Amino acid sequence: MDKASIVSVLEEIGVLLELKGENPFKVRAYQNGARALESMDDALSDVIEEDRLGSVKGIGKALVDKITTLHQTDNLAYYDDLKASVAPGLVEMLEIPNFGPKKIKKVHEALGIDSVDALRSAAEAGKIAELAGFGKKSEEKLLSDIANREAYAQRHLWWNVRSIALPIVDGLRKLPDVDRAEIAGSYRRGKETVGDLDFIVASSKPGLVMEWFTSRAEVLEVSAKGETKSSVRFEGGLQADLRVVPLDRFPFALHHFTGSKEHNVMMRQRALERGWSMSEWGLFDANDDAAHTAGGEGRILAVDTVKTEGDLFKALDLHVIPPELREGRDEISFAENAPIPERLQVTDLRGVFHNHTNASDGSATLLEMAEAAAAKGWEYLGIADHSKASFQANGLDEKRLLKQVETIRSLNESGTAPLHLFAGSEVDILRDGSLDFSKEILDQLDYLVISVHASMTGMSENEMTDRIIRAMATPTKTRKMLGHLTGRILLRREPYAVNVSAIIEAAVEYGVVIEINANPSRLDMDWRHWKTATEAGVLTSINPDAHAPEHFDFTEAGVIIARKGWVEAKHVLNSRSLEGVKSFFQGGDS
DNA sequence: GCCGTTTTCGGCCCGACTGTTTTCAGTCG
Repeated sequence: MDKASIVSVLEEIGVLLELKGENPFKVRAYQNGARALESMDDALSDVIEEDRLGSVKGIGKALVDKITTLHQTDNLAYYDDLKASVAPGLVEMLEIPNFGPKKIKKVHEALGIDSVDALRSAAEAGKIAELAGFGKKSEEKLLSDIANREAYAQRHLWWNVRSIALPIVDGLRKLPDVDRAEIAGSYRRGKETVGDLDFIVASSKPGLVMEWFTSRAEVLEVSAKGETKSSVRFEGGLQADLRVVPLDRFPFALHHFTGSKEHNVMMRQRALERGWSMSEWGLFDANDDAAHTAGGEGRILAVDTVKTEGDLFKALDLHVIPPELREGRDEISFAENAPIPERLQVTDLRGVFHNHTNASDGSATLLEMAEAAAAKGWEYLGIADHSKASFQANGLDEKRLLKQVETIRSLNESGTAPLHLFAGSEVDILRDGSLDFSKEILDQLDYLVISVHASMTGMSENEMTDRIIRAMATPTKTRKMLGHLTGRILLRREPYAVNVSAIIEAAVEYGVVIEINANPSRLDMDWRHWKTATEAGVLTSINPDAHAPEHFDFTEAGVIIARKGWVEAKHVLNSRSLEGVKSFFQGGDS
């Protein structure tokens, strides 16, 4: 069984144990184990063979056995037995918001309910309200939560959430008595998809802020409204939480609600090692266990030097960790020893390479694209229209491609182009790993984006990996960039399986750039692999895959994803000057 | 189930809000 499947088995075991009412720490051990396995870059078979699995933090003896068994035999008796002991409908019920394992257990035991349908019928018949601990109100809420569960469970593209979030945070900042307002949560961490939105506000008049927030026109439902927190739902099911805190608690709250949960757990453990208890309200004496009122009122801060989020890291003897890196991976052990490398900025980019015109499936002409790129202050623009095999995208054949190359050359020479143009092509990687044009044609271009567009299904991981590496290894004078490595379309199409470690190795061997496709639906290669890749010496290019001038803005999403992968400006080809890029394309230093 | 220069056993992050309760359990993040 491959790594991804084993990760889902471990996650499912966690869910099943939860439904059985097992020790919550045991449940978490499986969740942690799944995450530890998932973020392991090395090939699982190597790690098992070399007996290194047990040294991965979060994977102990029991998990080593289970993972090894799953990997080698595709089966695990423990898992099969567990699955057989829990009605499948109970797992489905977990999708209902505000309906967790305890309540599921209760309705299952009291009324024999074992599916969402049965639960709905029971609620409609008023049977749920009769159970101890439930009432009329919770029964009504349950029915509406069942009806909306699909929309509520949906994640949302970071890019789409951005257009909802920015006007709200702007509005919050303009309110009287609001000192600070920020978007926190996975949005701030730049996760490719976002489950819900978190706003953190510093104000001495929380009531007024809550009122403004919950009464906005786009709010469909107010699901909670308390003294310091309220929750609303927007159309499409997106939930947004607002927290209002006093100004002096703002850095703690901002850090806390930026997460990730895993990062916070590590930070709190670190605080405890120093004798402090850490929460969204501050750093307190861990031994002060007197009862306290909501909002941490009455507690004395053990550390009162924290005025900014950065101070919080300093208090815990850490270098400042930017939000994008707070995923609970290795950022804390890194920040313990050394400053975090300087963050990549959108303004570091001096041009982009993977772009389409209306010669293939873009919507704008070459010159319109060039003008839009120049307006962004860029020094160069690469044109990479589709190749002929991408018939559905009106791919260019040899004749049309060479004509486009000629046009680009003459625009550059005559000085009529608003910035330097590079002539490229997004060349299809065919099923057998060959490229869609002959070497003779390819050698006339400045660079290539090589991508898989067809025959994505029905290939094993090994076959797909071989196919892509063959393409990377194809001898050309022209430099190659590997386009959207896994073909994923976020929330719509799963990535095809490919051995990322092998691709990274090949990229180093053949001097191939791996792109960060900055289209908000792709963000491919995934940020989780970039630290390993750059450490191995891979160079990237942040490529908007623009099909229209406004798509150049996708570079903003690409830069944030790059930051999540610890990518620095020195790893990014399109942060180089025009001369630097020219020399790279001519085979200069990579 | 994991983990360990105070520990190989006994911990395991912390708090808000809701609904059902007269003091709390469940869920969520």
